[in-house]
Amino acid sequence: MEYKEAKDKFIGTWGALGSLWGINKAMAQIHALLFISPNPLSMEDIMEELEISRGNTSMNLRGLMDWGIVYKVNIPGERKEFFSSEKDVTELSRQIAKERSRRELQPTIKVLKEVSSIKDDGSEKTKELIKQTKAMHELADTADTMMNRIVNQEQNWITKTLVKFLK
Amino acid sequence: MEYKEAKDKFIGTWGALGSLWGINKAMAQIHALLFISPNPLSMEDIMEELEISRGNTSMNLRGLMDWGIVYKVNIPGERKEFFSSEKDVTELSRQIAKERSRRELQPTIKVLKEVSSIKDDGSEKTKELIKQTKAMHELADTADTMMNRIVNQEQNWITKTLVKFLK
DNA sequence: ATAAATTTTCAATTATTTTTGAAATTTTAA
DNA sequence: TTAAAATTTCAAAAATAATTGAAAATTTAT
Repeated sequence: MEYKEAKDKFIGTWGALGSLWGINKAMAQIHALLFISPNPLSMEDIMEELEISRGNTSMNLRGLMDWGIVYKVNIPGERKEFFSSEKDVTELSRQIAKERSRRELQPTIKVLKEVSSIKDDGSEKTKELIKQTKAMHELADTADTMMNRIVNQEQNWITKTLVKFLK
Repeated sequence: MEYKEAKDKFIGTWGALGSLWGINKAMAQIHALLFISPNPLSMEDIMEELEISRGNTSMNLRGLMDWGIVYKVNIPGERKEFFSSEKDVTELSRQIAKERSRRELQPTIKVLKEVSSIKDDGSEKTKELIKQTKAMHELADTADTMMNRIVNQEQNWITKTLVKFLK
């Protein structure tokens, strides 16, 4: 497999995978392109490489900056803006985990808490609703806490040992 | 908040959240409904409760069975089929994690492996592609391994200690 | 074997999401 | 300040995904 084929394969796979973490194809592809590019790219570069429109490129670059995984880079002597992605995979996953917790997990936890706190009227269906949403709330809460600990680099000896152990 | 409101809120939130783990609204809502229902429901029950068509219900119930989180339940004396969901949140997350690894993570890992194994032609862009996809491959591999260990209940003292510690 | 009940399938429709492209806005250099 | 360059915005168009509903297939009881 040559460079071009490998590059297209990576960008394509990443694009298809985007829906997994809740971003659209163009956004995931722009990220993939920047992730493997040795130097920052301009909007023109991106449009041309991925064959997408200017508007699309502009909007999705902003989206990626909102996720905190793509940055504007100033290139001296250039009038255009250039973009680069977070290159460190550890930092990348930290950033994604943080954002997903904020955008999805936390709002859900809030609803689960509300729903599981309704008054028990004694009926079977109410009992079941409370029981099940309470269990879900506990699970989501634990997951969120664990995620945030990891995300915040609160890695102590035991965590490090575990990670090593599981590899 | 009364039962009806709480139930609708839970089903609605779960439905909206569905896109997060890659299933459509109807599918997520059917799951939510079964999850909080004290007894198994028939297709009629589900159609009526969620106001969706027969075809939609049929297809999405099958989808949920493919995920391994909804089962057919035989009710003696009933001609219709009845459905129930996995009620244990631990088992539910185990099943989801397992399926997501199989459907998404593993195919991606395969591509990352291929792409990161191309011949280094010495150019800067090839070097960067190899370096970045290799890093991504390692990350995905570790994540998948950890997920599967947890999923397969291979919890040993150190994992248990960690979980307790992080709570 | 028959027919009623139930479930599945799938082409057509409807809804949602993404993308475009051109006008409006902003930025930059002189 | 001006005007060219660059970027953003957003209504309209295109693409994609979900849903319907009725016909076909299957299951069940007699």
